Amino acid sequence: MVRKTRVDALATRDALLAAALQVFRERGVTRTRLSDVAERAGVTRGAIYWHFKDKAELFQAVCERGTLPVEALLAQASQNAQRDPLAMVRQLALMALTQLAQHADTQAMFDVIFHKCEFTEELAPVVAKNDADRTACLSQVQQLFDQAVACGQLPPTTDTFLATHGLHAYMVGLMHEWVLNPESYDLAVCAEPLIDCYLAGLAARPPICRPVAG
Amino acid sequence: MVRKTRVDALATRDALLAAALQVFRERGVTRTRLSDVAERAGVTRGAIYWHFKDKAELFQAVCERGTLPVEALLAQASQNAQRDPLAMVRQLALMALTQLAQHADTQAMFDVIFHKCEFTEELAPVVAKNDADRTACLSQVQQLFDQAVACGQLPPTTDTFLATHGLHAYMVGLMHEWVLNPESYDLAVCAEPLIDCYLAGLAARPPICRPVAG
DNA sequence: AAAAGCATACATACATGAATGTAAATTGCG
DNA sequence: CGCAATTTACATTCATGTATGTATGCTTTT
Repeated sequence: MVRKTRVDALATRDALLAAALQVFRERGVTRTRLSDVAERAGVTRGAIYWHFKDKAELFQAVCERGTLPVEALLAQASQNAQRDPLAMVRQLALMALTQLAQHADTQAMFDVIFHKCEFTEELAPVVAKNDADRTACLSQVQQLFDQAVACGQLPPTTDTFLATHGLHAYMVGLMHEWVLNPESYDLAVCAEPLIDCYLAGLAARPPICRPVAG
Repeated sequence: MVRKTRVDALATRDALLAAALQVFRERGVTRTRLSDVAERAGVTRGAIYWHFKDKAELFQAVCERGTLPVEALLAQASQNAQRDPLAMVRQLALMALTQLAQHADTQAMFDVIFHKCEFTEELAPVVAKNDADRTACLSQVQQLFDQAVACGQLPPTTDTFLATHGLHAYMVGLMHEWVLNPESYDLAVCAEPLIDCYLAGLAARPPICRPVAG
């Protein structure tokens, strides 16, 4: 089958992305042969090289398709957060976990990113983007925590930097481990108590990091 | 250089493990060529094939060398925990983080495991061992939490399963993210407040997972 | 105690297969 | 007709596993 219309070309691209996600998950990114991806998508390797420069670019495209929804959420957060910053943090965390719990593609993507991928030099652009996203996310959340302290929702002694990194680690760990065993517990149900537990810890005994040299 | 004594052979094996850890970290496990590892260790590929069946077995050996100390800690824990189970959990968590904060090799190992490795079929034995270790670890900790509930250290409504998985995720996330940026904060110093924050959350608002269908 | 025999601990050489990137050919749309 | 999209064919590179070589230490024998 050869080319049809411009729309069909986009469909091919999408099929390639979907196929890549699957094969990445099954074989790992590095051991994935582009011929497998092509075959799964019903085309040949040539089609991949037309749409993407190489495997790294394909992988990047796969990742970006998955991170878009989450970034959209974050963008909203920084604006509507005036009233109840802690609730906003809570909602963000819950939405992220819910998204993971409910969407098979999201699960596949995080499975690949967490367990089926090696972040080395050849994926430098992806790593750079990840870093940027993470930094942006962290600073957004820290701002919310700062506001929470200002509102009196958190103790004034709270180290919002640590609180942010702690929450982020918690989220990453929950996703990292849950995708290993989605059967182990119902994430959609447990997300709420899990998040509330951490937030309660923040309120009860916020992290305070004393300067290194006393 | 040819063979010397049995002790020297063990030294070669150790050199190979150390070299492998480095190269795995630099190039990722999959893209690591055994020739690189051999060269770094000052031997040839033949030496590797003598000591290990293939790359997977080499990787497994690298991992096992790193997980031994942690497992030893856990083994102790289940016995001495009668008096103050929560303190035991706290100590375990702190020791794990401290170990990571202070030992370059541990950092390298977790960097490899978290970010430089693809867990696919060819690493099945390693995955199986990881699963077994994690399950054992989780059940140990859950027992401690159960005891903590029995002691009145935690509310009787506490879902110790969720509490355990939450703590585990927290630990994994902290290590996963910190090795990405060891400079971002002093883990040795911050481990205590971070852990205490989560434990406070457990005491203040323990996770309770209601059954799926009311 | 010395020498012979054997297993160990590697090194070297080779054959094989496999994936990649590119270049050329092909086909359908505008 | 010319370009977009995709296929097919090709050359190259590269890591792997294995097979063989070899020298050293270890053991056993006398």
